[in-house]
Amino acid sequence: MVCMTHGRPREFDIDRVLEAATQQFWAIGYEATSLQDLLKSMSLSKSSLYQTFGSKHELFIRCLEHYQQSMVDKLKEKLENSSSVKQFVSEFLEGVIAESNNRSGRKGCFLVNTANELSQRDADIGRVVTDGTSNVAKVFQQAIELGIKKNEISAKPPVEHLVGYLMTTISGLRTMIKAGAEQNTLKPVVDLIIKSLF
Amino acid sequence: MVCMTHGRPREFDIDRVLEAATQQFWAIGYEATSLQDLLKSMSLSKSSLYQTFGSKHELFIRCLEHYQQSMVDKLKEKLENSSSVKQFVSEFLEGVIAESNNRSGRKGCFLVNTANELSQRDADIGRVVTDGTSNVAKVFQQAIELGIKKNEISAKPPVEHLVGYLMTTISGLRTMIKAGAEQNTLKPVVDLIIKSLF
DNA sequence: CTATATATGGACTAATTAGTCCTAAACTAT
DNA sequence: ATAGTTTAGGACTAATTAGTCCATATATAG
Repeated sequence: MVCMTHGRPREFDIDRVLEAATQQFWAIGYEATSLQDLLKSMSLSKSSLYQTFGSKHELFIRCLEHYQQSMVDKLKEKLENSSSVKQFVSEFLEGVIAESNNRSGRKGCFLVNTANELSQRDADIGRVVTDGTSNVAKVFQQAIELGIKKNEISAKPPVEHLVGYLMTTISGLRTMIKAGAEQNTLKPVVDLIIKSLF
Repeated sequence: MVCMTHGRPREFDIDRVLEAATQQFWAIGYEATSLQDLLKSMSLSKSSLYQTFGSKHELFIRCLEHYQQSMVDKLKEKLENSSSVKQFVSEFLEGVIAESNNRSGRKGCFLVNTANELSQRDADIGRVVTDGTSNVAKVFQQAIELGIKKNEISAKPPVEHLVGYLMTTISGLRTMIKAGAEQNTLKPVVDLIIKSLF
């Protein structure tokens, strides 16, 4: 399928079109995204899309993995560049609820959206979502372990419990945003979450 | 549209078919539910459906309102029959995560699902979701106010903040369930939430 | 009996869906 | 030049979609 020794070279950048497709799926979901939408946003011909990605379904899974990987990378980088774990978590949560100000749509988290739309109906996608969620959780687990080591965290329960709690509240904030909650409702909630952890 | 003075009486019970449609939409969402699915689960002819409800879209909104109303009613009843506010909230949260044991699918909350699927794309539905969420929040507000009056609640922030926090964690739990989280992950989270409130 | 309102079911439309296939051009390495 | 590969675009399929319409039958109230 991909032999670059001979023949006309691929004119598009796989990562670029994958990113475009991700934005599209992320914005309106799997079912609501038509092939036409994809071709347009990826600037690809139908032939190229099918030759490169096989099907809408496979493309979607590629997008999910792409998103998850880049999310984890960004998180790790931010964690490394934070002066404290509290700052890391606070800034992340503030970033999440900042989206409620975004007048051009509230896209939420692609993983969370997909969990809601498809996890229960599509086993393959369900696995990717579960894996992705677990990878994100691992980063927060590292963060919390670091926080405990640095004596930043007052809460005493087992690390895994705190990670579950954090993942839960993040998902919750994202859903509240989609349901129409505003900044002034959510900011106090973020403060409560931070207070219960640190 | 509905004048019962003359004519053949309606043979089906509106509430019954509405409940059936609600179950269908709830189980797999708006887009994924086809008219055929609806006709089958409602045991209605296409003609009757369109004459009674106008369109798939209007029917969906009726279902949302139906669900929301019965949810609020049930909540109020449970609140009245609870010996303590802590018991009320605990039992509700335990009930939410009990769904993760349900082998026949994790349907979540119809309102939360719809917030995720459609709130950002459909203004009419967005309004119903926002209203519904606010009605549910009102019940929890009553509960928390009662808890404060009865000296059950240790947390001191304003009531609205606590309500927002509770709504957020509930939505979060529901999403975690859809993402594949299990009982043993979520039970400690529920305990943390309860502990941070009472 | 008549007017009114409902019931069923099938035919039908117009659009859209994902996906296949084919042709013809364009590009590269040998 | 040739073989190998990708490009674009359009024709096409088969299925499905929401929704309309019509004919026919049935039940009720006055």
